[in-house]
Amino acid sequence: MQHPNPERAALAGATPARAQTARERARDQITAEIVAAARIRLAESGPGELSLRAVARDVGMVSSAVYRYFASRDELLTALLVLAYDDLGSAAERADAAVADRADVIGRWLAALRAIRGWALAHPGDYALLYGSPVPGYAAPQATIEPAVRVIVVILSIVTEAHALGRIATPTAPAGPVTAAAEMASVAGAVAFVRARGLVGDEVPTELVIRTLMAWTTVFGTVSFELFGHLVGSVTDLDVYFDVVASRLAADLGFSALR
Amino acid sequence: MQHPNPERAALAGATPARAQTARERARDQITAEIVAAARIRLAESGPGELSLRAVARDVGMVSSAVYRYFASRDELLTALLVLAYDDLGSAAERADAAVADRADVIGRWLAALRAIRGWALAHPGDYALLYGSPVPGYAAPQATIEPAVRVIVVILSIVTEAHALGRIATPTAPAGPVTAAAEMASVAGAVAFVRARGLVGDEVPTELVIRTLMAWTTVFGTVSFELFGHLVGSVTDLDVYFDVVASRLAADLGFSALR
DNA sequence: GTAAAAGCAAGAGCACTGCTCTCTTTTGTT
DNA sequence: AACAAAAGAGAGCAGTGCTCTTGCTTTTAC
Repeated sequence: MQHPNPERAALAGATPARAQTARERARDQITAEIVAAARIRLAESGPGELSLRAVARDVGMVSSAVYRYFASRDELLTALLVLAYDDLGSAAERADAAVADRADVIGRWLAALRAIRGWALAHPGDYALLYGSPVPGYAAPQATIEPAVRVIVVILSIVTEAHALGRIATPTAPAGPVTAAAEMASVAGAVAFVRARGLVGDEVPTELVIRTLMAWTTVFGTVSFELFGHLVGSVTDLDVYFDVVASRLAADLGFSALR
Repeated sequence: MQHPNPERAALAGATPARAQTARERARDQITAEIVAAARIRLAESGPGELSLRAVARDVGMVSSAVYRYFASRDELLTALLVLAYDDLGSAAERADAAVADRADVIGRWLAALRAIRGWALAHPGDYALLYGSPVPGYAAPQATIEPAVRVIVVILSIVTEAHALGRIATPTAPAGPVTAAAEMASVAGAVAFVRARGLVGDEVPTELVIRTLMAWTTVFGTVSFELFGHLVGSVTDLDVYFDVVASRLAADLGFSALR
């Protein structure tokens, strides 16, 4: 007999058209319990160390019972992945939204980036799950890409809004080994993404998209280096260093200072 | 009984003063065999999946025998770590050295960065071991930091030599949320490293060190994003995109074009 | 030259893992 | 109340890292 595929409803919160039966409610509740227990365990160890049996013990089940809810350990990890992406995304969104002066794009930029780092430091296990080396055989399911995109949308929104507000001096592309046409083609996907999202500033230049993608990459790299211990000898004050990086990134994007 | 700590000699190549006995030679050879087998297994799966028992089977031993050579799985991984760091470092060094015109700093920059990415694509398992999420309990031993530094030294050398040659227009620090003094203090370790290494250009400005550190972070982030599949939707031509990133980084560092 | 010491390989075994079965119990629905 | 579907429990398989004991060989010491 095939195992059902139940965690969809519980995770996406997509209530089916029909009213839930009592059994469905119980199922969702236990599913949530399992995920919550897994999350706690993940907080204090990496994704590779997450033991399905240990999670089962935490919720007072035998390991085989968990397989009624998740067909495999990878499926449990996928559920945690979605949750973590959403958590990170909403943290960034909240930080951006908390800046009262919407025209203070540098302030919003700094707030969003600090929120990302703060979340990563507070949830290192989740961060490793999201951005650490993936399990070789593991391919992220379609359901994960939508929540994964939230944090990037926050960053992109700030940049595109700054552009629409005229608060960005779009940097020009430097002379390089690649033709301009090839450069544009290489990031066509990202540009199409911006357009499809209907973000403010439909005419956002390709160079700005490239710069934003690079900035996001640098943020990820900086946080990863800090979390994975690659900065121990070089950087003494990690808090300050992150702000330093964030301000350089803003400058490279062409943000014009407000004050 | 305590296990001896044998792999030191075999890995560091530090031949003791006394001539090697037959047993010592055999030990070094078998140690090398184990490492080689582990390396092959690592190439086609992540570090977390590397099974000590499997490599034992590969070399025709029983698993307990391997523990004569490596006290734990982590120690085996450390040996692989040192090897991989050295491999990556020498790849970058060779790429830099292969540029005939030593004053063509942009060409050297591009060559070194391309070599780093090329090595990562050719050895994804090793790359994940070096720069992927570490095992939570694992702290890198002292012996690993020297080889880890090689690839960074290549990058730093190009930048400092370019500075000494006057081929870099040091960018000025943008106004930011941090005082200049705090900025300098935060990267004091990295600056001290440059001075201690006796790299060309002892008076290399702090801002340049920050920029180089950031550039290295971006390179790492770009390669990681590519390898871990975080660019699938956004970037269509990864080869071109990497060159785009590399040229932007060179521009941000203030490299003045040669031609 | 022989005896003691140290090093090496093998095997059994422990506690753990992911996962698959079968069997029994619970539980919501009709 | 009766029934079927779902859920839980348990045993079991193949694998893991690691330890300990048992023989055997090589090196060292007397």
